[in-house]
Amino acid sequence: MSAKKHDHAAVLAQVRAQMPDDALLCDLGDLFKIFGDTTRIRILYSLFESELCVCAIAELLQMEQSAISHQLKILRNAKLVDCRRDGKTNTYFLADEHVRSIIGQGYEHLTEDER
Amino acid sequence: MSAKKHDHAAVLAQVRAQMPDDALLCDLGDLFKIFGDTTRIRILYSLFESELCVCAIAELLQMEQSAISHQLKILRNAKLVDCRRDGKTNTYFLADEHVRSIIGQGYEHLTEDER
DNA sequence: CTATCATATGAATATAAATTCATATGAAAG
DNA sequence: CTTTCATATGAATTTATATTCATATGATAG
Repeated sequence: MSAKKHDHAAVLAQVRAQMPDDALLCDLGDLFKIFGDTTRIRILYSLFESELCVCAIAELLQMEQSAISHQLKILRNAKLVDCRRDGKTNTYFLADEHVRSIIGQGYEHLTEDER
Repeated sequence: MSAKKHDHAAVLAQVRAQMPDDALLCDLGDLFKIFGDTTRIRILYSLFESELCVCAIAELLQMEQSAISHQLKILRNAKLVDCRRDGKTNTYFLADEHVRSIIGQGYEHLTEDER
């Protein structure tokens, strides 16, 4: 006389209790989505070494300036990079040390599993 | 008599020297792409607390079993989760402690910036 | 002011990725 | 073996996202 199908009420209650609310989970997804693109990863990695202007990044990545600008905007909105006007050029730099640690953790996951 | 436009040869050489190769950057992007989806983030968070079978996850997230299975496959391919047969059910669990740390870093970035 | 360099941005297009639907597989029970 | 529960999967559809193209803005030099 137990449950008809498969019952998980007990575990689910426990799991629900510690789940962050949907808004936060959504924000987390949105944040990682930003790291989930090769172009943006390459931009961020470039800025690990030095601050750079837009055309330098475009030259480095061999991509159109427009494409880079679009991606930089996304990175700026997420507060992962910031920029400063230097005359005609716009110099971009990392805005948050978490960028390094997040990418670092991803790097570890990849390299440790390549055994 | 300097360069015609804007010259960044020096910095770019330095930046190029420490850039990982494209394959790794691509893999990094692919890895973070997996975290960049609310459904997958919610699945991973659920598994923080307890291992769960597919139908439990579907019930928890109020989504179709099929959608969950598709996402679990992606998580499995990335070696972020693993599973074990328990009779008719399939029990999923976290396969890698990096999952916690990667999500944790993202969480910190979000909450510290909400000042 | 006008021309030029550096960057940003809107619209259009191309591409990818999530969800659904229908159905297949697989295990256990009767 | 047949039915049922649990899960997986392929195809189709929808939705999101990256890049390109054309153009606008903004600053400096002449």
